[in-house]
Amino acid sequence: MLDTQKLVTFATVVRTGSFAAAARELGYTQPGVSQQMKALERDLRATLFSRAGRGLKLSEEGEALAGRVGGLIADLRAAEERVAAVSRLKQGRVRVCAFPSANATLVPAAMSRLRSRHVNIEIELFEAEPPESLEGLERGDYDVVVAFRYDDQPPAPEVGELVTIPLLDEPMVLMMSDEHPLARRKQVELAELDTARWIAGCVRCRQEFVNACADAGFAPRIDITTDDNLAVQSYVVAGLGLAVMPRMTQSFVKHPKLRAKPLLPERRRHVTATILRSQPKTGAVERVIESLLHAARELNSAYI
Amino acid sequence: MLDTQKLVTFATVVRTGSFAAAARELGYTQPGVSQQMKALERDLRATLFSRAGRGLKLSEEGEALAGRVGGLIADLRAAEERVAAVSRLKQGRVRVCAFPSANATLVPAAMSRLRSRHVNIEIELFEAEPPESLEGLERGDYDVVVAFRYDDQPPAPEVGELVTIPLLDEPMVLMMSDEHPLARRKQVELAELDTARWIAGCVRCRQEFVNACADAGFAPRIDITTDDNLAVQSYVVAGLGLAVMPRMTQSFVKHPKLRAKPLLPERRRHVTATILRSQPKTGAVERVIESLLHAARELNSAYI
DNA sequence: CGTTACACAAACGACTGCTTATACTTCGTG
DNA sequence: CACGAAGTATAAGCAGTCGTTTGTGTAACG
Repeated sequence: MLDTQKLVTFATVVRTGSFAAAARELGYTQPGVSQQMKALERDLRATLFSRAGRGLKLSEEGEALAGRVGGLIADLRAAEERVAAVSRLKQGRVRVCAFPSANATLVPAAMSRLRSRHVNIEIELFEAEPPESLEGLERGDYDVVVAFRYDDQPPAPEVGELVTIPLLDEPMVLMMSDEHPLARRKQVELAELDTARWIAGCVRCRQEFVNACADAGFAPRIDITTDDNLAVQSYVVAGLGLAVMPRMTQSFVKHPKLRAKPLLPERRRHVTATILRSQPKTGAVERVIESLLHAARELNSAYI
Repeated sequence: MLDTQKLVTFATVVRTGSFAAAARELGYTQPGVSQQMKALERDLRATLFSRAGRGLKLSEEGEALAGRVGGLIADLRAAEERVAAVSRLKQGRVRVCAFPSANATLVPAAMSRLRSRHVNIEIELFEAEPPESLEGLERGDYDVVVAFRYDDQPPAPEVGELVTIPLLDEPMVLMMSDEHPLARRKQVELAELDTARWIAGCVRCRQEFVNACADAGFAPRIDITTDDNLAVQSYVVAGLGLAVMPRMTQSFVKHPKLRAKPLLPERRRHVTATILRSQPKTGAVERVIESLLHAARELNSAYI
């Protein structure tokens, strides 16, 4: 049966293109690699290389194996990583990844609640936005991911390994300076603002905003794009433009001269917690989820 | 890094439930297995089992690994098998799997043509029907699969590894004894036969037939089901019922008292050759496909 | 309370697998 | 064209791995 050591060596040989280079990289000597590859060929009863004096070429069998070996090694590493993750979780160490504004509001609230009742749970915090954060979850980099999706994105992939738990739905709000002509209006339709200038947030938020404007029948003039929420508010207050942001972004920092109005037509951002289906029943993850749900309920009620 | 030998041993321990049983099955002694598992735990820095005197239980880490180890081993074996398949193909040995009636008509014609011009190609023939045959292709059991699908099945999965090459479309025919009241009619609508008694073929053919009747507005009374085409004809000639079969089935054996009429509304069976996308360019497979295409053309023209 | 079945520990031996040393081939270059 | 550089193959030596043997500890069962 194919053994992993030889597979790793083979992959390195394929990548570097020579036994000697692979040996240098792996910390073997050249004859060691040569013998390993010979043994691999003996195991498989196939010639993998055609030795052409200096430099070597993969045979067709070699190509066939080379095409798979990457995936095989990745799967082995992933299995190792899963076991390590379970060990961590059993020790009460949970890796949580959230997007920036959740890391400023929802997650700290949940963590403080968690800390007050489960002293034996240790949290490692990471910051990333979907879909990178969800890829990290599948790769085994995180145990819990706090992500979001907008109305017009597929409701819940729910495909494969991921389990999605809804945390809260927050409305998008229209932000403007208190000196803006529309600052006293109670309701503003997005379509009224087709000639306005805009400040946009992170890449996905910007895309969502462009979609909303398209639905309202215009293409927005976006002058400034930044993923710094404080900066967005500063620009808006300075009168450089309007912004459409999730409501949560003003719960942790709100400029005194900022005015926020409900966006019409209404659009919502759905904040979710996502875990792997194969999550073991260690309790630590469940407690984190429970705390997130509780914090989300409090955030929701504070704003309704 | 996880090495395969220990993984196989681990999988066997998990399956059998004890070190000793795994040792017996693998041809080791019990302490050998015990040491391997200890080494595996050391590699992973995790305890995989909770030793409970006699008999042992998997820890959560053990469960996590157990859930993946099967797939890992299967992937390793599959990679081995791919390399072996390439070796076989380079020696000109092609494994062809077809469904029964193709094995009686299309495949022999193609093989005889192939034999006459490429003496260095050796064919191994297998018989299976889709979807089993296609699963065998993905598993690496075959190199070329001759399969079929009916009109109402998804046109071509074309997903993942499989590449589908159309060979021929054959119409379904209505078979009856020459003494049947409708034997002199030139055309018969399926809907006219809602009270007839029926002989059905293989499982998928039977399903296709039931679907056809459902489209025509009735549920057929099927008295006999057999995947033996000769038997179907015999029952039909004996007056025990009618049958709807692909036309090809009467090209290799046709009872003299059998009458076949075009089925109305027309339904067709699509015969295809399927190979793996990652097929190496050995030529042998290409020649087999080419022969199958040629034989299919001849069969088509002989019947139009 | 002994028997049985199993896991664990230690000692031993064989074999695997890496290293060093050396020879051979090819390619590039002065 | 000859020589050096770079690469692979082979041989020999040596060490560590791995499986067996042998013996001990422990939990379940009659």
